[in-house]
Amino acid sequence: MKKAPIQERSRQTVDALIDATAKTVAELGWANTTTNHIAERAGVSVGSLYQYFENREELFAALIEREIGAITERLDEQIPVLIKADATTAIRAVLEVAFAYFETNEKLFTELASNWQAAGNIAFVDAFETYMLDAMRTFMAQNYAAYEPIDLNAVSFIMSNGTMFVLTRFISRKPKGVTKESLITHITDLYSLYFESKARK
Amino acid sequence: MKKAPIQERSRQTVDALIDATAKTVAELGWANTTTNHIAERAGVSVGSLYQYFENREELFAALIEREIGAITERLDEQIPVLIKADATTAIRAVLEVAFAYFETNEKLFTELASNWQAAGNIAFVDAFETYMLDAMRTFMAQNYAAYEPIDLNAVSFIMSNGTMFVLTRFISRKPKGVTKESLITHITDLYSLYFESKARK
Amino acid sequence: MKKAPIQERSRQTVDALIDATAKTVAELGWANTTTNHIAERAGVSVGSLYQYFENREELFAALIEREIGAITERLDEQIPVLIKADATTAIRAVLEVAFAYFETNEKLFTELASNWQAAGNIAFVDAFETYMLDAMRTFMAQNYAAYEPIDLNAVSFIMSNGTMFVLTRFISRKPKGVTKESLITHITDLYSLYFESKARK
Amino acid sequence: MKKAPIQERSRQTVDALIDATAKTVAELGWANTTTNHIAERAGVSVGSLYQYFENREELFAALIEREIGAITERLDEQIPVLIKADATTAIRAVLEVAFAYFETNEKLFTELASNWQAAGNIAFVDAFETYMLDAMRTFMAQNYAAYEPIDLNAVSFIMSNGTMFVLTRFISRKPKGVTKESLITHITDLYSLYFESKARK
DNA sequence: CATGAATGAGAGTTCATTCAT
DNA sequence: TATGAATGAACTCTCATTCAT
Repeated sequence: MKKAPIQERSRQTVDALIDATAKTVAELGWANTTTNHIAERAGVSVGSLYQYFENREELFAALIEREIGAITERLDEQIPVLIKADATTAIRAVLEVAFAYFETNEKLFTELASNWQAAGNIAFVDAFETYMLDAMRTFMAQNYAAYEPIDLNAVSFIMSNGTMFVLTRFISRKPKGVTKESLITHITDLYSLYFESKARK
Repeated sequence: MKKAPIQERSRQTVDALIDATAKTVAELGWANTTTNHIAERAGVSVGSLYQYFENREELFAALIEREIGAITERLDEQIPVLIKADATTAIRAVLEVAFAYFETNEKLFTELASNWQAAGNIAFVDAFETYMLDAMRTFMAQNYAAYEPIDLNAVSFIMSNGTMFVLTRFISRKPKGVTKESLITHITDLYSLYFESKARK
Repeated sequence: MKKAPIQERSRQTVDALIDATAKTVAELGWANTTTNHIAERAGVSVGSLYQYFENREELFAALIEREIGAITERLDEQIPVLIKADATTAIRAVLEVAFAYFETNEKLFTELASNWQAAGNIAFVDAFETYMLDAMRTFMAQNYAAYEPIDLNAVSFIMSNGTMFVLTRFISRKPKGVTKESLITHITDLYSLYFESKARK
Repeated sequence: MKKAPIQERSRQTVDALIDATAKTVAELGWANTTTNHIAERAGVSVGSLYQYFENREELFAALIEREIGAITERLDEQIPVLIKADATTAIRAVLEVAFAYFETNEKLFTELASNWQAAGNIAFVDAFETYMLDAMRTFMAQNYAAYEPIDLNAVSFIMSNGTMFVLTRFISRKPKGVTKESLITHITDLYSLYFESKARK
């Protein structure tokens, strides 16, 4: 961020801008979201926008940062439960949290996922991938006294990216013949069968 | 497309335009690809471009159509082999075909994947999903005399979308700690374990 | 220039744009001259402006090029006369040509002179300095069979730049107590005394 | 200036602002110098800047005032010497003082000269021209008991403006084939020959 | 059919200036 | 008096699209 907000008033402006960005992106898509649009919606002038964000892209990064923070928080809440659960329960729980969060703002997350590549150079995307990797590692250690040595880096990359895009794509496309319930069930099934088979006897 | 090219010369112009689009998209990304640029690169005037394409989006659709056609063709070539193979072999073969194709033009496919959602209303994307579903159905019928009744719609949706984004994301991000080989191996492992477990004894 | 005008229509547009630039610069000064302003005055769209000029600066360069071309042409007309004249006559003639030209558009030339430094990286400014140097060299060779070896590079630099700024400054400031006639007389006097004294006996 | 700084603290603020202006102008040019930038560099808020300066232009005027004051001071130091010297010595001395001063901050003076016209309505520029006129008048009176009645107004105007722009242009353009030493020598030569020839025997 | 000059709304961004705190 | 957040008009430049030639 260009300038760290010093006064309380600034903090509010920054929040209003990110809020406005989220709403406008959900409505029109990132490509059609203009800085004037955002500023107007936030109830501030464009000038203020540029006081806190170097450019349009930085707003997008800030929005992603906020959303990753929010979803990470929700996942964190589940940890005490998940740590003691079996794979099926744990995976389903994570999927449900993710699904529920995505459903709070389908349009927005569809857009975020679409621009995920573009946002690839944003540190927080990496942070999220690291977060998922750690979670998986912890889970494996807790639940399988011994397991076949698989490449957790790869598995985590496959599962977190794969799931994320499947979910957003499901939400945005609403494909005929596939229900939310069956989606969750089959992803859970797919992943838990994998983990179970890797557990050494 | 606005007007089906009947004459030979038209066919060439249209091809040149799609080629130019592919090259420019690979270089600059779809968002930075302008119609003037494409026309210039194709060696025709903008006016001509609009003779064959209603608007900018249609060019993108045509490009996706071409690429889906190409990858489908490559997959079709493998069918005689895959149909007789076990799950592991078949899945790995498909992954390798996909990977190889993506690698022919990393930049382009990264861009296409990024704009997959935007292209969602294009018939050919649906066509591809249907193609994958059919392939999977055929494979199951051929290989497992009996299998637990799973929802193939959902499984196909999960696997084709999940894989596709994992691959493009891998190619565009080149994440540390994950190699191409390990990616293929683990995806194959994940999916084939699933199919095997579903096969009734 | 960005794109060489191919059709006749383009040529007219480019001319209209440079004309409009000259008028606007004379009225408002270069700093206050906007591209939209120029385009409007030229009776074309801003888009057209940017079809022929990479950016705002290039328009300024084109204007300077045109004016240097024009004044050079006028000076060229005088050459047959000047070559045979004595120093006093020759210098006064050049000054009068320059003065007359500057007076055709006082405001414009004042502005051009003001931005002479900024325009310093424009090839045509150098070209003009070279032109003056050549003229002076030719004159010396023609008129003084022998003269003390002075550094014509330096003398030319001093006289052309000095004169130019004195003239434009006179025109723009109209200082009390100094008339145009006395200015011409004294510059002529200053320079011709110098040359005469350098002629070897 | 909006408000004459009475207290010591104010004086310091004003000085800091002018200093900051000088540095920023030297670095970026007057056109790219923003009030926010200046204030930040001066270590005060923009609000404070506007407490002491009505607007952006006034800052520029204040800077010119300061520099003219400084160079005038340096010239004043030379007067006892110059008054007794011959034309050649006196002129060379003045040129060397001017050159030396310009060289203390080439970028800044190049910028000041560029905006000299723009600053034309500033009283101090006139003051400087008057100063030069007086100096010349005094010198003539002291050195030439009798001299041809030339128009000192015009001559002074020609020499001070001409010299000033030649020097700044030399410093900013560093033209090939012209050295500082030859520049000083030839200007001295040009002017002193003139004065000598005007002295009545 | 092809051309390419022309369009112009609208994008991102800047910055002198104000004023509530 | 000092601060610095807020303003918003205005700027440069872009590009999908049209249409006279």
